[in-house]
Amino acid sequence: MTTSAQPQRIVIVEDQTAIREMLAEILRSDQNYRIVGECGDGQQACKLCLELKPDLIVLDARLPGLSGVDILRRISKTLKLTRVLIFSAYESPILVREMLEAGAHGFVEKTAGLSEFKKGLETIARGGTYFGPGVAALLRNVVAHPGPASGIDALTRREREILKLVAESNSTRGIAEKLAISAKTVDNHRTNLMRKLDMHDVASLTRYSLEIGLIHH
Amino acid sequence: MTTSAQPQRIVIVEDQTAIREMLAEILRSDQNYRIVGECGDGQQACKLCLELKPDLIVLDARLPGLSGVDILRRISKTLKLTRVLIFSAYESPILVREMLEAGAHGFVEKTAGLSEFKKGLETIARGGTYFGPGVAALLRNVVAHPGPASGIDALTRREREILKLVAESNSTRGIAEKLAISAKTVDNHRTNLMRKLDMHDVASLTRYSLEIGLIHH
DNA sequence: GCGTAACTACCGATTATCCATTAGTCTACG
DNA sequence: CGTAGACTAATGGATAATCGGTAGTTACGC
Repeated sequence: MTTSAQPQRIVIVEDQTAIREMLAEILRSDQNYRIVGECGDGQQACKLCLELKPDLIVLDARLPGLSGVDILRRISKTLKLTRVLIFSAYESPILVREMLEAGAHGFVEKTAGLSEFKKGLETIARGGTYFGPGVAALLRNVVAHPGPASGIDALTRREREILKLVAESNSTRGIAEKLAISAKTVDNHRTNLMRKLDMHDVASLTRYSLEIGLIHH
Repeated sequence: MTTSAQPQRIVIVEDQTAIREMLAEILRSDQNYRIVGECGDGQQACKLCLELKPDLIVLDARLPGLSGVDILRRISKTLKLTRVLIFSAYESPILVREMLEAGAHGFVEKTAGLSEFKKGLETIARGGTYFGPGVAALLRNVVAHPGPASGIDALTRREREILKLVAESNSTRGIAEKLAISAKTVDNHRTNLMRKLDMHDVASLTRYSLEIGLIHH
C-alpha cells in the first residue's frame, strides 16, 4: 500500500444511512483516508462537495433529490481536482455511460466485494481509473457500440406522443381515433419506437415512461 | 447490553457482496453474535438456513433467484426457533405485510442508521419484534385502515405474484415456465386479477404495481 | 362433514400486439 | 433543387392477450 504524506480528504454520498455508516466505519480504520463529510441527499451533497472540495467522493447513483449523474454534472466543472468513485447497486449501460461522461473516474458495483471497493478507491486516489468486474463487462459492449442517441432522444415527436399514450393504457385503435390517423400508422410508430428503445412489451414502455417522467401515476 | 452465555448463531442473506461483507465485519466485532453463514442468492440461502438452523437470519428483501418473502415462506415452517430480521432498501405496505405474514420478526430499512439495525437485531435476538422508523410509520397506516378488500388486498398470493411478473415484462408463457405451471393457469390468474382490480391492460397493471411498490423500476 | 376459497387446468373465440417491408407526401436544410 | 427525415398508410403473418365458461384438487374453518 502506498503511504501518502497526507490522508485523502473524502466525502461519502449515499442515501442508505446504514450503508453510509458502515462505509465510514471501514474507511475510518484506514490511515490513508479521512472522512470530512457524509450526506444522503442530492441537493445537500452538491453544497457539501463544493464547500469542502474533497480529494475523493464516493457517490451512489440513486439518490433522493438529485441523482448521482446530476450531482456529478454540477460539481465536476468546479472541482477539477476531485476524483469520484461511483458505488452503486445498479449498473446499466446508460448509467455507466452517463456517469463517465459526467466526469466519474471509477465505477464499482455493490454486488462486487468489499475488496473491489477498496481497490477501486485506492486506484482512484492514486489518479487512476477503476471499474468493477460487472461494469468492465458492460463497458466492452458500450465501447463496441457507440450509439449516437440513446433512449428518448432517439424518438421523434410523434413517437414520443405514441409512447406516452401507450403507457397511459390506450390501445392502438384508441390512439388512432384520438389522433385521427390510421391504426396502421400508430402500429408503425409503435414498432419503430420499440425498436429504437430496444423494449418489446408494454410493461417495459410503461416503466420507462414513468421513470423518465413522460407520464405520472 | 445483555451478556448471553452463548453467542447467537447468525446467517446473513444479502446479494450486494460489499454490503454483506460490511455487515459481517460489523457483527464480527460483537461478542454476542457469531456468523455461521453468508449468502447472496435465494436458492442457496434456503439450503444454507435449513442446514445450519441458525438462531438469527438477517434477510434482504430483493435477491436474485428467490425473493426474501419466498425464502421466508420456505423456511419458516421448518425453523420455528429461528428469528428473522428483514434488512431492506425498500419499504412498501405490501412488502412489509407479506414479510410479517411469512414469519419475519422485524424489519429495518437501510435508510435508517446502523444503530437502528443493531437495536433491531438485539431486540429480535431477545425474542422481541422490531420495526425501523419508516416501517413503523407504514404499519400505523396499515393498521389504521383495515380496508375490507380493495385493490391489492382483494388478490390472492398467487395473483399478486402473477401481477408482479406481468408488470416486470414477463409474458404469460414465460410466467408459466418460471412458476412451472400451465400457461392456461397463468392466463386464468391474469383474468381474475384484472377483473378484481378493474384494470384491463398491461400498462395499467404496471403503473399500479409501481405505485404500490410491488415492483421497482 | 360441509362450504368456501385458492390453485390448478382445459376448451374456444375474438381481438390486439409485434414485426418486416414497401411506399407516398410533406417539410426543412444546404 | 435535391436529399433527408418525419409522418402517413398499407400488406401480411406470427404470436400474445383478453374473456367466457367448466372443473378437479387441496386446505381451512365452522
